[in-house]
Amino acid sequence: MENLDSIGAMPVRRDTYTPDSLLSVAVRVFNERGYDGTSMEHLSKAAGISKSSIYHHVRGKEELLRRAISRALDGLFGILDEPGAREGRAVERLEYVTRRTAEVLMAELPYVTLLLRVRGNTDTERWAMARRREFDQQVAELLRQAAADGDLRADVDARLATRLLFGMINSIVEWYSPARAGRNGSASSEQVAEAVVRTAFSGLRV
Amino acid sequence: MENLDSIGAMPVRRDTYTPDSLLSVAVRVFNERGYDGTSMEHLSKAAGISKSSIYHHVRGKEELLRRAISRALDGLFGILDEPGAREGRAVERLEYVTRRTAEVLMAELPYVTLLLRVRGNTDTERWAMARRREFDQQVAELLRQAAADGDLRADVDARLATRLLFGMINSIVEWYSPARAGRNGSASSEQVAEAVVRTAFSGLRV
DNA sequence: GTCTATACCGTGATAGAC
DNA sequence: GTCTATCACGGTATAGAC
Repeated sequence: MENLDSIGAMPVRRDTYTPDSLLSVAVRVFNERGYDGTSMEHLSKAAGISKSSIYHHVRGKEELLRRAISRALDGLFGILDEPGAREGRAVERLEYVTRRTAEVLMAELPYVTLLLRVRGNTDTERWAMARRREFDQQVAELLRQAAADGDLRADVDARLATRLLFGMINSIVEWYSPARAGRNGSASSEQVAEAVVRTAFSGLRV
Repeated sequence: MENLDSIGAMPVRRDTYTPDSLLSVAVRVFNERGYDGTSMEHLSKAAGISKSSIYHHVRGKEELLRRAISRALDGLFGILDEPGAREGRAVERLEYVTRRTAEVLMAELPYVTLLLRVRGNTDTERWAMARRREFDQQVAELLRQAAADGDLRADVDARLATRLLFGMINSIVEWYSPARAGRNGSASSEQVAEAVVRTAFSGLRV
């Protein structure tokens, strides 16, 4: 019952491929079919080159996943080095990181989506999960500080709050589309990030 | 680089198998390895029977997925028939459905997890996504009513708010463990549901 | 840098004995 | 209801010509 005519197979012809340009095609197909559900045949059809040619650019399927995830992680960890994440009151830094994480997620959507879908079956996936956990834990520490400052409600456990916060942010990958963003009443990435911050920190109720 | 010795391969021996008892094993392995990443060989090892024997109980791998997802959907739609979801002010019904959805998700964790991870590559997966969308839209309608009543903040779009709400609820499947729940400082399912309601409706900030 | 051809293995599923 | 044996296919990856 496989649907072989999906948009994922739409060829993107070019004269030559570099590892990077091949990566963008692969990431798109990975996101449409799932990493495990994507074969080298799928990738070759989507890229418009033969299976063998792909091996000229990368060592294999797993390297493409690793490159994609690496890019996502670079974007996320970059946030923690920004002044807004390092200076000021903890609750304000937390709000800044929340907003920026949402923004980076949308800017690097297909890459972060792959990172978030990793299950841990291979070494690459376990490495990705470990790195992502490092990021989460740095934000969790920020949240604990904000709670200790008395700026966050005390009746929700900090660990739980961190998970729910990331749950909300990360869920953006399930529906956000850069193509639709800011058109026909669809929210722009700034509007989405603002909605996330408002909902997470102030709640839906008036 | 596959890790074949994962917990997913731990055999669960029994004298006979029914479609239902086989289902619980399959659902566990699907969640550990991903549906696409699970082979009939994996399932047979985990169940302690041969590959062929599985086909005596079910038509194939996809039927196991369909049965699992069906159970998840039954649980979710059941919520909408409960009095708390049908009587009273819209915002109170929305809060009730939020709490109950979180609770059902945790009670039927492995089944709902499979539903939420579906990507749409097969007929079964597309059916699952369509049914899930129906559920989401009924909740979205509830949220629109609550917003029209003036009980929800007007500066977050209703469609966006629904997505963020579900994002927070559904993210529970990423970390909740029934085995740990209520032990060693880990939150019970009621506590998690309460935290979700508080965070979503009142926000993290004091 | 791309191709065709192919090696080799794991896949879902079936046949048929017990 | 379970098994062993096997099928046809598609999987990742490689060899070697152009």
